[in-house]
Amino acid sequence: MLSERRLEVLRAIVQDYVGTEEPVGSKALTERHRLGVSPATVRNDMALLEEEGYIAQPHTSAGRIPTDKGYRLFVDRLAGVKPLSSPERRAIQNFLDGAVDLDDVVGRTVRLLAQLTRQVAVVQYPSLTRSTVRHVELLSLAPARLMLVLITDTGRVEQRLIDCPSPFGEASLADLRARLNSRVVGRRFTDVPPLVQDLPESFEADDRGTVSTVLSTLLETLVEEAEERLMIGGTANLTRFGHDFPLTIRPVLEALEEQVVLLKLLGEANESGMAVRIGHENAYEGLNSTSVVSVGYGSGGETVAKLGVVGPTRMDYPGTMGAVRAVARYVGQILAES
Amino acid sequence: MLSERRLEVLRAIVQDYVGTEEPVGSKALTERHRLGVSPATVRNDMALLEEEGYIAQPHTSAGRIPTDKGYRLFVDRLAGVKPLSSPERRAIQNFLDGAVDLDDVVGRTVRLLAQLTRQVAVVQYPSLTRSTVRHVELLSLAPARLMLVLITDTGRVEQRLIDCPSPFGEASLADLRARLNSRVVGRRFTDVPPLVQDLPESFEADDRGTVSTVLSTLLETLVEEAEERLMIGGTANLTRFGHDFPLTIRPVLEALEEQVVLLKLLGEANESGMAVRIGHENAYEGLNSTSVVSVGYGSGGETVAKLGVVGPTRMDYPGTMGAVRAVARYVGQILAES
DNA sequence: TCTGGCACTCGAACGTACAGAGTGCCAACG
DNA sequence: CGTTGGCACTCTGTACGTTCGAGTGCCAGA
Repeated sequence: MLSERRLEVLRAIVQDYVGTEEPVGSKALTERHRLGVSPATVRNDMALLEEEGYIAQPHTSAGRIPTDKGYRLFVDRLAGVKPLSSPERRAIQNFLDGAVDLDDVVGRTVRLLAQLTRQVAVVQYPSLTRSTVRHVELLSLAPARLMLVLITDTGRVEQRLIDCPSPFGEASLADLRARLNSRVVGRRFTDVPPLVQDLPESFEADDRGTVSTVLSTLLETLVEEAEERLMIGGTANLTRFGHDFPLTIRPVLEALEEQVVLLKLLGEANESGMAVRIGHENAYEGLNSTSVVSVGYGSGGETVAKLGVVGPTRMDYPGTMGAVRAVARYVGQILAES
Repeated sequence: MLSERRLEVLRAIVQDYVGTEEPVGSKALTERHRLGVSPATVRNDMALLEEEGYIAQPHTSAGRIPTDKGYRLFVDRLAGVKPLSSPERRAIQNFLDGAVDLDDVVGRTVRLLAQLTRQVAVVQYPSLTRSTVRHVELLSLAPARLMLVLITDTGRVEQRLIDCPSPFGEASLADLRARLNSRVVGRRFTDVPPLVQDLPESFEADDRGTVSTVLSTLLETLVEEAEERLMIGGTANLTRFGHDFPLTIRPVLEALEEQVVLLKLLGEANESGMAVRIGHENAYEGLNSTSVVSVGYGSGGETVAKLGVVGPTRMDYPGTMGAVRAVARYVGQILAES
């Protein structure tokens, strides 16, 4: 068990290291923080903290830097989430309010987040699996060619081309369109499949093939779109990473291009709260020297997608968490309004 | 005027420098290339080339490196476009053939280009201004709320919400939808405005406000979408840039996030051929130590958008140009087929 | 016009020395 | 027992001087 003061020492180390990016020694610590004890005492505490694995020395006779475990303790017990100032909040709201469509909302969010945290921002487009259907449209492009357009309540539009097994008349088309909409509009994507299962039966034999094709395309679209889209921004902030540059930055850039990796990272954000993955806690090894702060966002209590930032383990956790949470809230509001 | 041999020396310098990334001296040159003359002669030639501004020395008594002007001459007169090998061509075609929709085509293209050139790839989505309308759909979401969906022949879908000044009946809606489509389907975007100008007049007074709103939204969409979307990839290749890292890479990453800047860069690609902008020829100063190779692509002789790569001025121009041209061709083919 | 020779320059690499920051340990103190 | 001041030790980073080598410019001769 660590005494109160030892925790205080760890907190001071983390704060100083985050600020200076340099290993911090006992003397500097006592000067910068009012710990009320002498450097020698701090040295003893540091030796203990090191023994427990919370801090480490890059080399003998250098200062200490926090380990992943140290950051973890810091985040869990020593640091709160730093709320943004109210001018900041207003700025966020104003900036997001200017968005004209979904792409714009996501684009603005990613820029905002990158700017606030001075790190790399990642924003997932609102997920279709959680959304509901606003409208399904069927268009006839050619005698045996249809286009299926799916419109969601989050403002997303997906379209698919369909080659029909047999020509499909305008009347049947209108019929199918009407029936489809009456059954699925307002429904959640996950609820759709059983609702349309029996539709082909109510059509004439000639048309059943086409109806089935349309339905399977629709269901496919719902599933496929679980494979989400992402937007990232602020990669230029990577250049602030440190001195040991190319080695650190390269795998990060690679990871950022692997949407699958990013989605997994974001995916680890807990339903309710914020998730902070520190260094080696990230499964993807290219990101072993970075931390990921992510959180879900959505409108009206529903989490429709996630967003977060990727930065060095040596980051300002309270500030970053505050910014991420605030942005997530405001984006949720914007989505709810539109 | 530069003699044949001097040009040959310049070519050798460029090739060696691109290969080794190190200033190249007279002795090394004669060893690596069969110039048929001694190092002393080459030195004289180099002195002259330097006087003319084609090469420079980083410091006295170091080898020479090409200047932007030197690269320019190299590209214009000394180097051809290196065609890809036929296995490469097959690989490209196979890879692009697997694409399922427009997003996928662009995504694959950007990855392909980044991989082939080992540089940063930028691909513009097919432009709407050049495309034609495949279908316009109008949906009623609420009594006084419509959704406009625009579908293009390149497979893009755009949607806009419309708040009507007055309620709009289903009959009027169907009427407007039919008239709109009969007038604009198959037309180029730029041709649309005059074709729909007189539409409000043929509706009843009550509906004219709404019809006008719909039309202006439609025209707005066409124009707004001239503000194009981009996809970029291969940013990890920036880490191969050089030793003077952070200074070079930072402004490039920043530029890459400024879509406007990128669009301008691509925009400089000539209608017909390929454009190569070397170093300071780029208007944006963050890219002063990079070169941009760009070319238009499209289906059936029409240029619908552009693509290209951004890399260090010290790049393999013939190879890069070959890859860019080849990819552009195949993307054009794919678009023509779909 | 080309070539070989020669003196010169300058950066990169290496070794040494030194200062500074930080540590661990220990004895002493409240 | 926890805390403190003192002290010897161990590193890294920096500065400095030397050497080495690649490359140059110039010149005289073929």
